[in-house]
Order: sequence, then C-alpha cells, then structure tokens
Amino acid sequence: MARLSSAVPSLAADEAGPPARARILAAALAEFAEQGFAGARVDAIAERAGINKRMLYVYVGNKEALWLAVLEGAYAAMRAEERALNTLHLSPLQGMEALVRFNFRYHVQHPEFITLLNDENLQGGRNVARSDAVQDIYSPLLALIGDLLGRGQAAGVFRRDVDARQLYISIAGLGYFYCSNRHTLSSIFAVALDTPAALRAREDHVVSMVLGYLRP
Amino acid sequence: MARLSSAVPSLAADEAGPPARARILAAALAEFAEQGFAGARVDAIAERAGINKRMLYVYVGNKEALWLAVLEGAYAAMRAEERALNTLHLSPLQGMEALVRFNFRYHVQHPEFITLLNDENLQGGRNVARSDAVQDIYSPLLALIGDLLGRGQAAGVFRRDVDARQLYISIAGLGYFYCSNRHTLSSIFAVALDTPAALRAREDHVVSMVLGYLRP
Amino acid sequence: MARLSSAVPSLAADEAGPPARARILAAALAEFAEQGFAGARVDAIAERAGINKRMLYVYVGNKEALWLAVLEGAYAAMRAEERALNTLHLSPLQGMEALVRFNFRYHVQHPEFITLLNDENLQGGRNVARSDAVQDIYSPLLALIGDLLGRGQAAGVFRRDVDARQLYISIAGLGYFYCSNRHTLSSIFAVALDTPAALRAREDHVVSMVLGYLRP
Amino acid sequence: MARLSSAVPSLAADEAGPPARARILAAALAEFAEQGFAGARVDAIAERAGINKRMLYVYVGNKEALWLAVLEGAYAAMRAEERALNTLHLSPLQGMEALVRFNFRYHVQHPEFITLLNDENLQGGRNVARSDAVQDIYSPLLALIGDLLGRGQAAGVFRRDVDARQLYISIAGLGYFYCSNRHTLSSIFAVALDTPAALRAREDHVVSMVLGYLRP
DNA sequence: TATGAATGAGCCTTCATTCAT
DNA sequence: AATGAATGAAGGCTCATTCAT
Repeated sequence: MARLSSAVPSLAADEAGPPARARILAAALAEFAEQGFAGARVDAIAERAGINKRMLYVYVGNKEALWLAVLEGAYAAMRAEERALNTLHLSPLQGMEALVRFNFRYHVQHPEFITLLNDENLQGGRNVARSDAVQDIYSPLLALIGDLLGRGQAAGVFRRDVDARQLYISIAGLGYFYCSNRHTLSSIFAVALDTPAALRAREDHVVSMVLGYLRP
Repeated sequence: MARLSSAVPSLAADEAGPPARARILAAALAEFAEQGFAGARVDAIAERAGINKRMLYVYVGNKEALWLAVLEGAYAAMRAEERALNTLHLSPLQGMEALVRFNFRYHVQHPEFITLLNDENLQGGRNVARSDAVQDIYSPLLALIGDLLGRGQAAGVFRRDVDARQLYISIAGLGYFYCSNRHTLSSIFAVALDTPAALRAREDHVVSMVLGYLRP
Repeated sequence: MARLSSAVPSLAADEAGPPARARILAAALAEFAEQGFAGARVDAIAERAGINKRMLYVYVGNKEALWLAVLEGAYAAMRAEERALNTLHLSPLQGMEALVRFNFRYHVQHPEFITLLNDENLQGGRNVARSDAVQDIYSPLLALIGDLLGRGQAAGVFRRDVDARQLYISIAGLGYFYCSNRHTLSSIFAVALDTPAALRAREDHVVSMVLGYLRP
Repeated sequence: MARLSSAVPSLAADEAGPPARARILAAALAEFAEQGFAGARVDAIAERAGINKRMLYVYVGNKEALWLAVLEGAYAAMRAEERALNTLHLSPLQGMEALVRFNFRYHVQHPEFITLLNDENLQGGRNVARSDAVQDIYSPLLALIGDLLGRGQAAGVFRRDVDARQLYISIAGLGYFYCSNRHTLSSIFAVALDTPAALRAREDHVVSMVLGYLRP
C-alpha cells in the first residue's frame, strides 16, 4: 500500500506512539465509523488524533481522501486477517465451519467495518470504484471457499450445484445483517443481540444454516 | 397511520397531487435514502416537495422528527406489504419459497428502506427505540414463518431444530446484504449485480439456501 | 383613546370575555413585558390572546403598532390611577407622603410598566415621540407635587429651593430603580428584594428620603 | 479581567488596534447597548469588530456567552472606576457629595451600562446569577458610604437612622432613572435632558437631595 | 369576522478548508 | 514538521407578514 510520496513528512515516530499518519487514520476510522462520512467532523478527527487540523491536510489531503484511505485500510486489514486463515489442512466440513465462524466473528469484532461499507454504498460505492488498492484485491476467502467446495464435492459431503461467489455473499450476509442491524432488530424484537450467549447462538445458527444447505 | 394532529393543515387535496404532508414525507424519504440523515439537506427536501421550507417545520417539526416520520412510514409500508402476503393456503415448501422470494424482492424494490435502516443503525437505533409506532409492530413474516415451520415439521418436510427468529434474520440477511452492498460487491467482483439475470440468480440461490437448510 | 376606525371589527363581545382588541392588547402587554420588543413573538401574542394571528394585523396593524398601542395603554392606565389619587384635602406633609407611597406601590405592582419604558428608551423613545396620545398627557402627579410644594412652602414645612419636575423624577427614580433592577441587585447583595418586609422597608426609606430632603 | 484560556488565540497585537477578543467584546458591548440582547445581531457584532463571524464563536462561544462576557466586563469597568474614587481623606459632607457626583456622572457617561442592566433584568438576571465574576464583587461604593456615614454621624453632621444599602440604592436610582428614561421623559416634558446645563442641574439636585436628607 | 396555509428574508451556528508564520 | 488564526459558504431553524377562502 505504499501510498506515501516523498513530499510527506517521514514516518519516524518523533515523540510518542505511532507516527502521525497512522494516528490520523485511526482517528478518522473511529470518527467515520461512529458518524458516517457526512456526519463526521474533520475537527473531531484532528482532535482524536491529537494533531493540528492543518496536518491532516498535509498528510492525507482532504475529507474525501481521508475516507478513501480509511476504507482502503479497513479492506486491507480484513484481507490480512482472511489471509491468515488457513483451512487447507482441514477436512471440507471442518474447514467450512471454521471459515463461517471466522467470518461471523470478524463482523462482530469489527462493527466499524460494517459502518464504513454501509456508508460507502450509500455513496454509490464511488470511492471503492476509484480505488486501485481495493479494486483488484480479491477476497482470499473466495479462494478458500472454492477449494473447500471442490474437495467436499469430491468427497461427496457437499452438494454439487453451488456457486462459490453466491455462497460467499450468503456467508457474509448471514453475519453482516445481524451485526449491521443489531440496534433496530434489538428494538423490534425486544431482545439483546450482543450478549455472549446471543452471539454464540447466532454463530451456531449460521454454521448450521450453511452446512445444512451444503448437504448433498 | 393516522398521524395527523388537528394542529396541522388539513389534507384536502386542493390543487394538484397529494397533500402537503404526504409530499414532504415522500421528498424526505427520497433525500434521506440518497444522502443519509447527516448528508440530507432540509432545503433539498423542501425543494423536492415543492413547498416553502418553513412549512416543513409547521407540518413535521424538524429534521429529526422528519427522519422519524419517514422511518415509521417505511416500516409501516413494509409491514403492509408483508401483511398482504398469504401463505396459509400453500404447502409448507411452497409457502416458504414464496415467503423467501417476497422478502428478497422487497429488498430489491425498496433500496431506500435499506438505506434508512443502515443510517438508523448508524445512529444506534435511537429513533426506532423511541418510536411507539415502530416498536410494537411485530413483523407479520415472523408469524408466517412460525406457521410454515410448524406445518412443515409436522409433515416431515422440514428439519426440527429451527429457531423462527434466527431463520427470519437469515432470510432477511441473505437478501439485505446483497442489496445493501451491491455497489462495493459489484466493484470488487467486477460484476453487475442488478441485472435481471443476476437478480434472478441471486433469488434462486437464496431460495435453495433456505430450503436446502430446512431439509430434514 | 378612540382610535378605532369604522373599518375595524366592532367591539361587540361575541362569545366570551373581553372583545378581541382588548384581548390582543392584554396579550401583547404580557408578552412585551416579559420579552421586550425584539424578544416578543407575534405568534406568542396571538396564542396568548386566543385569536388567529391574522386578526392581529386586522385589529392593530403590525408589531410596531402593537407596541405603540400597548405603550399608550400603559401610560393611560398609570395616568388614570394617578388621577384617582387626591391629596388636595391633605396637609402638605401627609399629602406628599401619600403621593410618594402611591408612586412606589405603582412601580411594585406594575413591573410590566417598567419593562415597557426600559425597552421604549432602548429604542430611543421614538414611539413615545410619535404618539399623540402619550405626548400631551402631562403627569397629574406633577400638578399635585406643585400644589403640595406651594402649600408646604407657604406653611413653612417645606424648603424653598425645590424644582417640582426634578422632585418628580427623583420620587419616581427612587422606586423605579429598586424595581427595575431588582434581579441584579438581589444577586449582587444576595438579598431578596421582593418580600413584603423588604418592600415595606424600601417604601419607608423612600418616604423619609423625600420628606427628609424637603425639610426647610 | 484575565479571562483568556490557553485554547484561545494569543493576544499578540500583530497588525493594528487591540487584539481580537477585546475588539469583539467592544463591538458586542456597542451592539448590545444599542439593541438589547434579543435585538442585537451577531453579524453586526462581527462586522463592528472587523472580524470574520466564525472567529466570534472561537473566541467567546455564542451569543449568550458573549452577553455574559460583556456584562461582566461592564461590571468590572464600573467597579474599577469606583475603586479609584477615594473619599477617605475628605470630610463626610465633601466625601458624600463627591461620591454622589461621581455616581451620577458615571451613569451619564456610560449609557451602555444602563442598557445592559435593563436587559439583564428583563431576562430575570439569570446571567448575573450564574456569573462567578459578578456575583461576589461587592460595590466599593457601599463601603465608602458606610465609612462616610459613620464619620458623619460621629461628627454630628449626618442623621442617625440611615441604612447604607438603601442609601446606595437611592443614590444610584436618582441618577439611573434620569439617564435610563431620558428619552421618554424628554418627550413627555418636552425638554432636552442631555444638555450640559440640564445635566448640571440634575446633578446638583441629586446632591442636594441626598445631603438634604442626611441632615440630622 | 375569522382562519389555515404560505412565504422570503434573516437568524445563530457550524462546516471544510486555507493562510501566515 | 507544525501551528494558531482566519474565512466564505452553507446548514437548520424562525421571524413578521400576507394570501386565499
């Protein structure tokens, strides 16, 4: 992601903590996740980052560039974690379960990722569309799914008429919706959705949903 | 949805089109759906509605009240359509398929509903939590699901360990995510997701996912 | 004060309470006294009066005309009460004391009069200057003071070098300031100024101040 | 008046005139004095101060904070002048006369102070009540009056039954009312009240009123 | 005589951004 | 590499007033 031009202040941690640009991005991520793009305040980001507002423009450019950088960072972080997931040594069933659980937990642990995606889609996905960094990074999970599907079908434990990409979207959607809409769902059903018990129940349901569907 | 207090101008459609309050709500729905709450402009809403900005405050109150009214309206509209769906005369399998297809299509045809929910959840669901109108309206679909599950299980065509609410969330999520994130997904996969063919493929996938899972 | 042209709705009390114009003026008096001219709201006046806002413009004209009418009414009311005060049959000393006490109590009982005058002076007194009704109504008190001074000096109980108008302004000022600035004085001195005891003490002080000064 | 927090732009007078905050307060004082709180316009204050309107909110906060700051400044300025008045070396009679003349002239020369107080009282004195700066600053004049009264009574030149606070209020009121209501009084009496001659006459009257009253 | 509906200008406040050092 | 000061444009909301009936 070498995005830093030489005209930009070096990354040498000068006084304390991470370098300025990283602090800015972290602050922006937090602010954007809480308020959305339109609701986020540049002043708030600068304050969160503990820097002068002016530096924000030096390091990143403007609010929109900030959004793009944060979005790319969020995607990159997710892809990085996905890449760390290795199911190649697991049986198709065990591998698929691991993958589903991983995906669900990622959503639970990264609500800011969900918020960002929602807001980006609200904007018509125009930033993602313009981003070189995001566009050509294929989700590693998709490859894993393909591998697991192939092995499972060969072993006769998975049904045959399964589209990998559709399955990927389904796995993601089963967790995403639960997390994204947890506040409204919680209000309407008058149930807490973010207790450990509730999260475990949902995770198990998603697993049995996917595996149940995949039965031959 | 009789929301009109007597302190508000009458609804007598005098000259053209729907009465003022309805026009305002329609305009607000469009603006909010496109821009989100923070991004929406009251001026833009007034202009869309073809009324003086001042009237907006007479008829509804303020931006937040406008949001709440729009949100309640969106929920009410969905519930109304849901109520029109009748699967009681269908077999469990056919009924469940109909229900899934209905839900998927609703998401496709009402992207504004998705946007509203996303933004409401961004705000922590505080408006829904405060709304009398929304809070106690249970989704009719949930009742239908319960009925279908019961009949299907009795007939031996559905598995037994199924939680109706989890299933409802899953059915919704399978369509919601696809629609909500269509722009980013489309960018990343470099595929159009809103062509008739793609939509049909997705709908079929969701159906077979749900029914596949429900097999005993 | 017959200011009503024939083009204006008759004063016939139609349904209940005083006729509309009187209700409007009473409401305006209350609102202006509480908020001042700039702070007063025409809507609030209409609501207080229990009439449609439009009528306010029919009966009086506009906010400024309303102010003038209220101001004239306040002056007229004061003058009417002043006229009722008769000290001609009292001794100079008793008469002067009665006059001073009357004036003090009027201020206490009519805080709205004070507020109106303050605001009118804030505006440079331009309404009073334009008002036929106010301008030529001389304060009856001034005449009484002249009479009392003359009799008292003749009787040798009052000093001789007294200007009636200056004395009038002093008598008024001694009560006015206490009432007008009661909130700030009360804060600064940390004492309640509007208790019956405090008011009595002040009234007595003013009396002894005036009579003490008038001693030969 | 060291009211500047470190979060506020420095006072280094860079180009011309007093620093920004002082200019803002001066402009606000002028505007508030002319229009009252409700009638004052933030835009007008900014323009008078020769600054961008936005800075006003950076330096002071908002309209209400501006009012409070101006009010505190006005009190502080008056107290400062009062403190400079020294009557300890004067005889009771001379000292009392000096004090009365000083107070009268202060009102004449600071009509904005009167306007501020009137408007603050219109608001129920809520800002003064909240202000730490104003609340505990006792008027130095009151102490002087106490001293003069004591010495004068000991010397037998002042009457004995005098309440210092009542006398203070009276002295203030005798000048305040004349100044505060000069426009309406001038209209009603058809006399100019702000000519040097008229002011001198009034001042003399107030002096003889107070000293006349204080005779044993 | 009375009313509900409408309006344009203006108010206080805040925004993202840039200047000057 | 960094900062305090500044700015024009706009944002939500409210005002006094008038229209149409």
